[in-house]
Amino acid sequence: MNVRTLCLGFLSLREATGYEIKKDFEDGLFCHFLEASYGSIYPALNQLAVDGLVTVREEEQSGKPDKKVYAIAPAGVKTLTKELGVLPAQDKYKSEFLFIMLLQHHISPEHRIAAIEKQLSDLRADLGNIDECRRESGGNPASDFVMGYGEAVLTAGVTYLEQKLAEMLAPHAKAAAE
Amino acid sequence: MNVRTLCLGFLSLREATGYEIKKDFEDGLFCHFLEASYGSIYPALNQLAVDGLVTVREEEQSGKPDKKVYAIAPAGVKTLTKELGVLPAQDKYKSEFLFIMLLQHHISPEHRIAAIEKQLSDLRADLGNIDECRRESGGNPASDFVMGYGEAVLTAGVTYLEQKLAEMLAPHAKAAAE
DNA sequence: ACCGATATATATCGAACTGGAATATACTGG
DNA sequence: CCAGTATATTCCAGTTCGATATATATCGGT
Repeated sequence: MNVRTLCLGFLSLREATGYEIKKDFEDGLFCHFLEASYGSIYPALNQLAVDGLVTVREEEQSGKPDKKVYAIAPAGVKTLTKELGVLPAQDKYKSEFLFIMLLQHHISPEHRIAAIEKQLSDLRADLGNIDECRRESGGNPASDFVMGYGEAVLTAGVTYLEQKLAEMLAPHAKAAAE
Repeated sequence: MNVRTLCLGFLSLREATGYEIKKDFEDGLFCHFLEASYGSIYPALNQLAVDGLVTVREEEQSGKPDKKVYAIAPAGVKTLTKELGVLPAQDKYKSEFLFIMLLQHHISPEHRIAAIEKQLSDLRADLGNIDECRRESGGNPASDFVMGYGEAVLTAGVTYLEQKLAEMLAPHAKAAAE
């Protein structure tokens, strides 16, 4: 699934500029499971417009640069429906954190702790984003499902790391607690 | 972090061919958090050899093609240690499954169920791989940590989906169970 | 016995994507 | 008043993906 389809899917929820799509991939509903750079989003939107799958409306703004608002066209809905009709490819997950932790004998104990704390703060930031989305948007079943999945998975990561961190910081307390 | 560093990290655990590295990224300890294609692994190994960070040993094999066994060199350990010394970048997670589920009004209920079942089987396959790794390799703290993290996160996904699937297949039982 | 599929092993290449720099303007906080 | 952040788009070099090509052995099915 390429960036063109991702943009088309986004635009099926609401019209937006390339900038807004990118922002939502970082902060919004999509933040925990999608990523795309400006370098792929803008060319994708151009192509979609050329192919007639989206419409463009240029808006002048006083102060800010002009913006191009993209909206999905009927042909775009048809194409999107077809592309959603296949089974999803397997999730792709890349974690430098786990790579570093697997090779932890190369680094100092302090760096290990720092890496875990960074990972925890990243996970909590994503959870915070989901929380905010939940408060802002009145829940529909689809976004509830996706946010619920994100919360379940991210919370599991946080819980695991908090426990491991506690063990590392107070190793002697471990036996006593059991 | 690029594929060159990933290969270097892998080779710091044991010597291997490009083919074996790729396989381990699919089946082994790395399966749930790393990915790289042949098209990036082989050029990366060549470059590492040119730079003197790994050594190559060509082995003739009767029947099978010759293979090039790569092993990390002292300069490679030094480079790797330096590259592991920075805080890890944020995890990257891309999920077509969640994308489809967010746009589920475009697809049929049957397809929704099929997508969830595929996701479940993918998650279970990864859990199975971790399980196998655990049985094969005598646990050291680093790989235990990484496998434990994977299990925690993947299991959370499975549990969530199993519950949602049960609700979808027997919606009337939901109220009764509460 | 034979055929197709799978496994071992590497190389190559176009297409896609990333990540950062460049450009321009306005607002906000210290 | 200045640095930083936010809005908004474009471009490009470098990296990576995904598919194809090549070669051979083995294993299961018919």
